[in-house]
Amino acid sequence: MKHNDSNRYLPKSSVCDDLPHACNHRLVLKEISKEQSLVMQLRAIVLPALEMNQNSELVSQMFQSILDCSSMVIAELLHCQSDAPAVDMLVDDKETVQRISNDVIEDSARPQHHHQNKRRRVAESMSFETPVPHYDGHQWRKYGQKQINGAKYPRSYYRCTYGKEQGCKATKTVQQYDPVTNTASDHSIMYKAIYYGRHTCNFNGNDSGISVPKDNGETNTHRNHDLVHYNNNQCSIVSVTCSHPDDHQTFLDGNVVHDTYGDIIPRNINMDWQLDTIESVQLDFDNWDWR
DNA sequence: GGGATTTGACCTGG
DNA sequence: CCAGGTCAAATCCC
Repeated sequence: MKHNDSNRYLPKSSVCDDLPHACNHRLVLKEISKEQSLVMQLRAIVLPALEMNQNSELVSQMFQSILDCSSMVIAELLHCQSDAPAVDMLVDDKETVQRISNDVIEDSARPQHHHQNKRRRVAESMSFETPVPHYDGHQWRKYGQKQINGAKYPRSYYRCTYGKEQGCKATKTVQQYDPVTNTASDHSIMYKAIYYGRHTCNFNGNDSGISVPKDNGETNTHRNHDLVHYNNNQCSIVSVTCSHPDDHQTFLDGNVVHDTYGDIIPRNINMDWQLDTIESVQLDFDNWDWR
């Protein structure tokens, strides 16, 4: 577990004890998610500004501690809600959403075929509805895309970027919801992200702790190198992504807002929707009870 | 040139 | 046999 330090921020008793109603859970989740987004925005502005300042490491750690703290609270709330009716953040579908079951067979005990299991066991998966499926604190490499029967949008297949070099077996699939089945109340574009397997990768390859865009960050047009902060074994997103009404995604990169096509969006234009639609992208899977 | 994505082919469980 | 998952060559992009 990588969050020992953050434990000191939380009371020993469950957060749920003081939150008897599901609606309170949702409200708290929403507010904490909002707080997380704001902290991440702030960090995205502050850290690049500090550059190599000697305090940058300390500031980075402080931001990380704050985010760890809220991640712990979110994880705790989600844990509490696993016994409760539908949660907005989790897909309410027993066929696909679930924590890893207790009777999971160890990898080593499984029959080894030339290829990996073609059929995944849904019991080992965990799925989320999210408007920002690509920003969950881990780096993923896409290895396939498939048109699924009856679905309007294709399903994309991702594996951990460090899968090969570190043997991390984590994978995920992302599929955009059909408009007719989209349960989002505001009809924003929603995706279903299903995670398989636990990350065993170790992020230690970055001395500065911050990956620097190849183009020096003026306009972050590279496709896969989102600004990510690595801190020992964990990483979390520094750049902030939010839904855009016309299908674009925008990034708050340093003090520049731009979309996926590299176009810089003037900050005095329509910033309201960007702040309104920002969702939490910090999913702390290390705090899930993977069994 | 290197790394990531795309996409058609292939494999396999149901 | 079909649908879903993966592979790997081709392509793209920095």
